[in-house]
Amino acid sequence: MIEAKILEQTGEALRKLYGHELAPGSIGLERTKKEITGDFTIVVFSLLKISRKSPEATATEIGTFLQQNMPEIADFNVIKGFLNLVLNDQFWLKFMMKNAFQPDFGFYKTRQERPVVLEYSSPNTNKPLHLGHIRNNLLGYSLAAILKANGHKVIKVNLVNDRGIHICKSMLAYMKWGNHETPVSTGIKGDHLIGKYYVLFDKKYKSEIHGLIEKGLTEEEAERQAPLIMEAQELLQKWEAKDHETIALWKQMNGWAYEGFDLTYQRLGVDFDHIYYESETYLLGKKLVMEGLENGTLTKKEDGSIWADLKNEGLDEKLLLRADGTSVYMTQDIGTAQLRYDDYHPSSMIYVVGNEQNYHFDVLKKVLARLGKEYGSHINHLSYGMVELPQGRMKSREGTVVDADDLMDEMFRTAEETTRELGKANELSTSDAGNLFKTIGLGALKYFILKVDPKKNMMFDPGESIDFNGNTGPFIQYTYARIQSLLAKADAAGFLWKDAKISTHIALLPLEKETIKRLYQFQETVAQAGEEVSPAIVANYVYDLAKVFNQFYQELPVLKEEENEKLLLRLMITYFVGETIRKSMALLGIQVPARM
RNA sequence: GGUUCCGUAGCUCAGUUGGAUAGAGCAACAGCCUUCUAAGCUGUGGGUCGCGCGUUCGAAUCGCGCCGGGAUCACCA
Repeated sequence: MIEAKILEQTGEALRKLYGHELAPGSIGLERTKKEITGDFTIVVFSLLKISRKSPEATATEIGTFLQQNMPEIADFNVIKGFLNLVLNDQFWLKFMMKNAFQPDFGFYKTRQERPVVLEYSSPNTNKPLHLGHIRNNLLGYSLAAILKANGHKVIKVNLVNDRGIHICKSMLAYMKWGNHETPVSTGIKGDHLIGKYYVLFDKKYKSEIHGLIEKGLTEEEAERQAPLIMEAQELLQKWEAKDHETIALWKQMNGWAYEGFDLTYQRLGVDFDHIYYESETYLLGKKLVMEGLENGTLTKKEDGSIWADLKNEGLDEKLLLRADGTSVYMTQDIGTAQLRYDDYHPSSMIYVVGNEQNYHFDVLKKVLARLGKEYGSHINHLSYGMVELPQGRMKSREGTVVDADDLMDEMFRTAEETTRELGKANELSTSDAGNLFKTIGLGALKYFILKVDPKKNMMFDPGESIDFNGNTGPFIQYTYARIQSLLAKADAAGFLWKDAKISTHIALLPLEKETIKRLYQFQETVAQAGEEVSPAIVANYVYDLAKVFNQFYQELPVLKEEENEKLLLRLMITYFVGETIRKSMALLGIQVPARM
């Protein structure tokens, strides 16, 4: 890349001009600001100690040296301490002709044999997916694509929370009040049916607590002694004891949940290489905990419960096994980590999990270290922010949960309405139109969520629909569709732009150059998104690319350009932009339509 | 209370890891379709980067202290 060469030559300049060696990393190189002439800028302030001259003189001397020693540099200018370098058009043209037709432009070769295990989604089988899960799923899917583009082998895994006290709650409610309903008999999607019983449990449980408090118990006592919660706990013990009827019901209800999840995943366009179930990992977790107890790294309390004492490491005590022998979330996560490590011997394990669980992962890593598991230090928690509503976070009790299936339905509907209003669905067959609405609706939703820095909380207002204009998915998709239309017309007109040999000596107009520069930045965007594990970087990039191309498209004729070489050049730029949009959007898990 | 994250235009978000006059979109207003798709393009207005000190050639960015908000500190997951 040209940046490395500039830095190297700048180091050379410092050596020749001032007799000083400097590590290349300590020179500040950045892109030149939009309003100023130039492509790259060296900030010379930090070099003044070496040159012992004014900023202007230093910048001018280095600029002169670079211009003499680098054929790519056509010119330079100095403003205060900023050395702005202008690359010649030949450099940009060569770059484009070399890469425009390379399918893997911007992607990196395999660099690590051991895979990365990436966990995302991780639903509970007691309720359907909601907006929070959507953010999780989109982040996970996109990150997998970005890591692959960076040359990593990625194993996408899902960890299903299919056991535990919460599952027993919906099972118990179903046993008591279910009347043998099924998804078929009710016409309710399986995961939603189970969610109904989870909510019902909560409602009945609350009213029991309320009754007990009126009888004079404290809230804490009431919560612990309510008959329903005690029954749920008994059910959990029966489950861990593999009681036949309990297991049968559990299998049946989980099956319903899986059918529902599969449908939602399919609509959302996410997938997994391996699905782990807590019910398959918690026993291994228990075993590891017992080993820890034997070798003295864990402690047992009088009631028989087992704990990790992490007070010396700045954390608290953490329960790992209850007195009745049943396991908790942490127990199974220990087992899951071990199983995953045994299965894949990964170079690292990434968990896409909300930032509300930061503490959990601190504890997990410390407990694994306690147990002597070195892979614990390669656990990477991608901690993402919550999706907030105008009234705060989603609460199932207050009915403010935004359901994943409902939201997608709404997006498809809005996409259809908007498309029909614009009269763009008229010439399409019914099935093509249906696919287009899905592509656009999902594109809007996915881009809306992924353009925000994963680490930050984000706001979603269900009251106002997601935009289709401006900095949105459909804007980028539309840009792509226009490009395809233009290219189809070029082919129909018989322009042989794909094999065209264009002179590298023609002069570029500002908008032509700006567009090629954006394409050049795709490589570093992919790398940066991988380093920072952030799809938002790709999203912001592809928006900028589309925006600049739209200016290009608006201001410059392509097919109507009179000079043949210019016409071919512009077609080539157009194609390259289309491909880069498509690839960027694919990194986000967003499809692009050939027309819209 | 301890730990931790956050605070940028009316709203939603960027800001290249300390650089030049802080940027987009939405919303508002004014223009551009007999010419490659107007889900587009152009322009106008809109800012004490929460507040205050400090570090230095230079701070939205780093440090300290306040103010405000979120998360977490479960025998829930």
